[in-house]
Amino acid sequence: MVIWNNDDDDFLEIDNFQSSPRSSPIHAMQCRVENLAGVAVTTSSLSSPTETTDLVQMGFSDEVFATLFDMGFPVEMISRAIKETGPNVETSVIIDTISKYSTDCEAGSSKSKAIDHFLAMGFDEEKVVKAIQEHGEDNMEAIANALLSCPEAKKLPAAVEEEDGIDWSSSDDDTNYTDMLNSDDEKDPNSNENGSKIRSLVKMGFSELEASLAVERCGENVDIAELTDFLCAAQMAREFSEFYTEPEEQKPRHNIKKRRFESKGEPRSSVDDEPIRLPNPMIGFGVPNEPGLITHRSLPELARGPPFFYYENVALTPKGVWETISRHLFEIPPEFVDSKYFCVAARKRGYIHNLPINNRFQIQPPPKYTIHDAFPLSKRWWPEWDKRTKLNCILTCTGSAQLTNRIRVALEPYNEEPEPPKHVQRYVIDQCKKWNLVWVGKNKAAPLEPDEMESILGFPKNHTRGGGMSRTERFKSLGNSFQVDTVAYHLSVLKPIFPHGINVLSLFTGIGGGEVALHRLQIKMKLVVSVEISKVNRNILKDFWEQTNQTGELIEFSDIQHLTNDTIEGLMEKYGGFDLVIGGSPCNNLAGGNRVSRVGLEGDQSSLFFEYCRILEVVRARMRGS
DNA sequence: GGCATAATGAAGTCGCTC
DNA sequence: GAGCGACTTCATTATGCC
Repeated sequence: MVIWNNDDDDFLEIDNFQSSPRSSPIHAMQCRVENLAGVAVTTSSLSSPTETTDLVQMGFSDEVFATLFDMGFPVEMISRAIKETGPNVETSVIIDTISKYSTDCEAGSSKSKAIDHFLAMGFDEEKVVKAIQEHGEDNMEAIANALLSCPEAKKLPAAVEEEDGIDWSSSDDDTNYTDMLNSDDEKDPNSNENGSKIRSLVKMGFSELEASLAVERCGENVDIAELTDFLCAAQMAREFSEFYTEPEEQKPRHNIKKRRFESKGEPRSSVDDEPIRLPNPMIGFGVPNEPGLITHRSLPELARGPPFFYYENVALTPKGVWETISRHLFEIPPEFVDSKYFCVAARKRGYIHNLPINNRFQIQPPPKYTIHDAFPLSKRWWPEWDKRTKLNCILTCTGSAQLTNRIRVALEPYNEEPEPPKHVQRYVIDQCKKWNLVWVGKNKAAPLEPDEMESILGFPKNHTRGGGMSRTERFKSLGNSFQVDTVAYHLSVLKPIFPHGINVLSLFTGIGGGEVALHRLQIKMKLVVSVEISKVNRNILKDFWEQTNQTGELIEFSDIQHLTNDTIEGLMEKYGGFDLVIGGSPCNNLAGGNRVSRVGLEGDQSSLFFEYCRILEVVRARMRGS
């Protein structure tokens, strides 16, 4: 079997890896926990290897175990919950049980959740407490920024090697793992010797053969973290292979039915009878903190990489659009996901990709899920009769200051009464939902500010500020962008597959949602070829690239139609191909808000989807050597 | 000219009732 | 399953102000 490795001209063979219990996800988790011990976990008594082995013998799925671990639950709690619930229950039942433990622990612990969180990341307790006192326990992002800006923070391996001056936190569980791995042998000046690295890896639970091969493959100058990444990639690649070659009976939870297509000159689907329907709930193959996770699917033979590709567009299109998109993307059913499961605002989108779907993880810290958590200052002014806990989709237009005033005028006559009459409530609520207003004062419902939208969508603060962008343009660009946490969740599977970084072809880049997602995942971007028509958007990506001290190369094109097949081949010749082709083509002619030209994929802007297909096909052909 | 604001519905989904 | 109403939606364009 092979794993795609862009640092080599050829695929990297890893057939020699032994398939042993050591390579199971449970074992991998054991290794991770064992290496975290003493650094990340100071008070817990960790489960022993015997304990987890017992779980396997009980018949418990190691995938579920890995999933729970990746959700951030300690091994000790997972083991305890499994033993209590038994191995044959829904994952959600186990999560509920663990949640009870968490609640108990919180009640009895002198330390706050925030303190534990940042201590686990390896920060000094004194600094953590000070940062929490300064910024408040709820403001995790500000705390993370403060800690990362401390001179002491630079002593942290991740702060030196991974973090690059960005003014917002991009830590995650995996990062913690890397941090901790860097804490022992690799700090020893003598640790660059192969024997020492191999011993360390063996100590972590890998076989000597695996460790030797990893050192041999990765070279002598790589550190222990990269070697571990390599080994994890090998494990993942094995699962990846299974995912491709052993179709499971499990199907995506969305109710995918095929329909008959009548367009001339388009590839005809084999069993098209019914339209693609949107799933309810819209969680695709699963989202964090929700039951119903699916970790395997079967991809059509033609869809298998390289390269990986990731296509996005609005879920709510005119009828037949997603059938056409799917048909042009190798008959892969769309994964429909509403970003309300990742942040406070809805964002219903369809994603077609050929990525693995197991071992996804969420970037940390996760965004706030409810209005009150995301806008704590609004709680004081929020009327009881406004029952919203989530915001609607962030669009390209926003409400005006005059609208806020009209709402104030409508409410003021009823200041002395418990609440306004129902018809006034109805008017205000309708406007609030329509324009995504939040309460910022008495009788004062205002639209979101651009920086609030940036936060909700997972971008760094002030990402779209400056660069010659007006306020109106910021709204438009943000309304057209990815929700970073959602996309990062899907792309997270690439982290262990490409430990040395990836080459990215980014089409319809916009303000760089894909790039920000990869950066927050700490996946090195060796090369990004970006295509974006808007000059101000290109400037934003360029600024992001510079401000985050990216060491890779950024090449920007303005018009996708100028990216000819010869140009693509030339770039691939020079840089060795693309590992990921990512993009969401224009939705103007698909989006529900368009009252003028919602004409489907044949519209002036949305027809550029076919350019995505053209370019993807050129890359695929080249990567396959045909 | 640049920018903010307001006016412009329909398509599709979902939940409920019968 | 049909019918109905409620609800949501990566938007476009004209207008007025500075």
